[in-house]
Amino acid sequence: MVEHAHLDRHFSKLRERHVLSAEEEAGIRGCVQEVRSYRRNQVFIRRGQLLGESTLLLDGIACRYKDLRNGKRQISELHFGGDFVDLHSYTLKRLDHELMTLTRCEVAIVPHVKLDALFAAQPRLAKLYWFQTMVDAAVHREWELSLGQRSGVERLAQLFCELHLRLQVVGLADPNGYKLPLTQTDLADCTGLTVVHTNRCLRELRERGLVLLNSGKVIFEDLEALRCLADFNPDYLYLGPQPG
Amino acid sequence: MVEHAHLDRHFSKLRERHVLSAEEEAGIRGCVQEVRSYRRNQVFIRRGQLLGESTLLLDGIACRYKDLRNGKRQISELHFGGDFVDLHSYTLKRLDHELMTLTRCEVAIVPHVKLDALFAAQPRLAKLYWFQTMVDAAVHREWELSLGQRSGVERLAQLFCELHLRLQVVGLADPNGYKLPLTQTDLADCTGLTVVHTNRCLRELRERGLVLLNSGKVIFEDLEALRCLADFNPDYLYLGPQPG
DNA sequence: CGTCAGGTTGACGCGGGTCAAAATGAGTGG
DNA sequence: CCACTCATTTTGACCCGCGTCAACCTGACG
Repeated sequence: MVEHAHLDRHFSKLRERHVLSAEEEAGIRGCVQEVRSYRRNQVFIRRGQLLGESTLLLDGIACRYKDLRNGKRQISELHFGGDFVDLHSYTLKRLDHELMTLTRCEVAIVPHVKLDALFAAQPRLAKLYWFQTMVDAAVHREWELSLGQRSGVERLAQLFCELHLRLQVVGLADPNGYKLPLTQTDLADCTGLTVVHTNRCLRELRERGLVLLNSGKVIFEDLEALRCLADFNPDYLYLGPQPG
Repeated sequence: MVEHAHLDRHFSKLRERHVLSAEEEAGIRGCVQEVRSYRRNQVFIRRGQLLGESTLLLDGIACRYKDLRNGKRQISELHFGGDFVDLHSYTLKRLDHELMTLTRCEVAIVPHVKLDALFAAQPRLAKLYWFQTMVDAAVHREWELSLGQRSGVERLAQLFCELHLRLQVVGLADPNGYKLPLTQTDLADCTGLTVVHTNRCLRELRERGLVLLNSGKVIFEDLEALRCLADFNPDYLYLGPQPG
């Protein structure tokens, strides 16, 4: 077992939705085999690779992406401290996409065999982690909605609102904003826009007095109006205590 | 227990990827409480509704969709006979989207308490169904790639290729095509295009001699070229026997 | 033979892509 | 502390894929 302060973010995330006993927490802590660091822009899991362990992000920002032969890239989800970024490899064993860091990252490595043992001993945790992977799928669906039906500024607005709530859960955001040290190219790959147009949309959001992205920080100027612009409905994040 | 011939499609889908014993099959059959029919274009699960049962599609076509206040709608996945369309409600309990039929449908109702009992008795099936929900998430990611990075014709090409493989698994497609009784409006809601532009893209696919959609049937004229156009990579469907 | 859902086509405009260049800023070595 | 490099941001000019609007066509069905 490896002790690590940032692991608390993961428990904050779990406890946001479900009750977790001290014994269950200990069981999860016992699954961590080691802690690693990755530099920025490092692909740490490649599509198709056979996996025997999952990666729990402790600190930093990572993403999942897919690309096409012509070089176009789509980020399908962003991940932050506390996220079990490839828990889905526990059942899939091979992934259909790449995992890459967008900043320097610290991660915990969790072998699948330890998860097997954990879930055999405490089946409730299996259902709870299944739930977590279903929230990731819900995020994918919301992004599909954005990519298919929202305009450029609306997509960015929706993204900033989503990250705000997700980061608050793990104590990485306050009511007025949060750190987001991504490049505009990264944001473009999230929203399906070009860098140039992403830049223009950011300017519009700034000029309309809604939100401001500067030196790696998102600062809300009018959160209510931003949510309205994005037609933001946080239901898909499944925040708060859950039934069952 | 309710006997139903079309339930075999579901077992075909499971056996495509995993070994399934006769006992496991019987256990699953035992979870079906009743069979229902829905007419075309019927919303049968609404977002936010508290759910105590899941729906297994036996026959027909259904979809998941989300919409915005301004009326724009995005279909996030299509479902066919054999698909456990809202298995994710087993862990989520409330969905973030609507479920709607696109043709007349027959469905099997599976109470969550029966799934609890099944998974308690045969934990392997829990992991197997978790896997299935992860394939749905992989489909979402591929659609994100389409919506964000592919052009109109490419999105349609990718969609036709995906459905081809998925329908072959349950015996609803042959090498040259398959029945797809959807309107162009439905296809538009899948691809994030307008009906008008969907129509133009279909014409282009037809005129380029790639694929042809006519009277509810998809007929491939040059499948290889179509896959090339879409840059289609079927890995994300996780077809064939899986490790683990 | 009237009605209506759905398919098809044309004219036109806009959101966002493309290309190119300049501005800014963080690091790095002298 | 300056010179230089390289990544990133920003802006302008131009263009195209796709949206919008509107009309017309087709086929199923009563």
